Amino acid sequence: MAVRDVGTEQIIKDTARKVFFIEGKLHATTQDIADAAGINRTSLHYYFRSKNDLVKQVHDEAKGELTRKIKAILGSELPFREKVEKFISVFFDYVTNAPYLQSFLINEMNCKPQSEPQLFARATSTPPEIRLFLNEISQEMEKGTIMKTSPENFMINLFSLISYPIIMKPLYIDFFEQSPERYEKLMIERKEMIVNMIFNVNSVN
Amino acid sequence: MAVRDVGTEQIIKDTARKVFFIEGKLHATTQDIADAAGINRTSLHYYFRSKNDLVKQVHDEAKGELTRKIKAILGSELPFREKVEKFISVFFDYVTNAPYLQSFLINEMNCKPQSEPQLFARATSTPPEIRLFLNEISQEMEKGTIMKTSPENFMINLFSLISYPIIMKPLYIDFFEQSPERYEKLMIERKEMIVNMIFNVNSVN
DNA sequence: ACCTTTGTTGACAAAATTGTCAAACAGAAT
DNA sequence: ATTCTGTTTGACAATTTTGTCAACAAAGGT
Repeated sequence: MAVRDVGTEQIIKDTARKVFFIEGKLHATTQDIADAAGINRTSLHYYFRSKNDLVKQVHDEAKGELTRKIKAILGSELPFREKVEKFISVFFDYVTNAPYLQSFLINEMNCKPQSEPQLFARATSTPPEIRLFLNEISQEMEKGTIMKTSPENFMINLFSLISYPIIMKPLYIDFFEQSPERYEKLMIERKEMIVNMIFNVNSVN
Repeated sequence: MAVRDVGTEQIIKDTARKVFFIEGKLHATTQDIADAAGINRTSLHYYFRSKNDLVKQVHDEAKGELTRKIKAILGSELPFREKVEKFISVFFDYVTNAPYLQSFLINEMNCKPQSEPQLFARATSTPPEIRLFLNEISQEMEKGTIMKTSPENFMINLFSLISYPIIMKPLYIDFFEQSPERYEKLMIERKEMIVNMIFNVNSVN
């Protein structure tokens, strides 16, 4: 047995997540992961029959965790504005710590030929927490607190403004020809800026 | 020679772009590309010594094209608001037609160990068209036409609001449990919505 | 008609990646 | 100490992906 059995299985999963979601190495090989985890590649097969199994598990868990996280905040009892602020703050940090999670999920979805043609998957509909939040959004739009659009688009804006700049960091550092430090500064500015933008604070000085 | 020589080399590149940027198959093999192009895989090696060569070319050309496109609009002589509107419209269409281009670029940048440690690459700085546009943004912020932030963050917002929802389409269709058709509708709404949002139109009915 | 050039192809070789197996190992229980 | 169990490992096999080569085909010039 290992000197200190923290659970090799868990180490492998954690490492895989790190490699995929943090380092963004979507093509990582089993050897890459084994090396990064400091274990023998065969061990990886001992715990996960195949690479696919590992990827699938990591994928599913991450996706579940992500949606749970979102639902938890958006389904909470906080007043609207606080809720949005909290969401921005928490989700911003989450994405910062796993910038490539979303890219990974997208990529997975495109490679697999769509497990089921979702014959009756269409039966399920928008989860309750989200439906609730969408309603809140509508109400706030009526009140004039926020700009009018589809509630879904309000949410999509939120996600976009938070995630995209983090995901595309390398591209924009390159494009703007800026130092990573400067970009960091810009990112820090964002949390507050997004709130202002969303709540339509007029720039009348 | 081929019956009708439209340039096999070009066909291969076009197909590779299609597979990578449109279908989002970032792991596509040379065989996949050859099949999609309707050519023998060996031909691919005839025109591009290796897979890496092909990928590199496609990558570089796409990246160049993308930045040229952006610079062309943002560096044009249009008045600010029109310029922004045009940018939204054109860039939106561009991203729609090649949703995975940006993911692809990001992925490439992460796999390669950063060609040069850019010892004196730091010498170059923000391209002139962009610098110009950033100035315009500052001026508009002074005027109060748009919200105050770092000009860079204004640009990043623009990119985010346009690109992200298109890139993440499969994920959000899944998350919202919505039909692709409905999502399409949401996307169409966006062009105008983004303009409103950017120019801070108050939602006072 | 013949040669040359360019492009295409199938067969093969090489490399990379994944998967398997049986031997070795370490601690726990007997 | 010995056996037992779950784990680790190196060696090997299978598969997948990439790269090469030499034969073949199709045009164009001579």
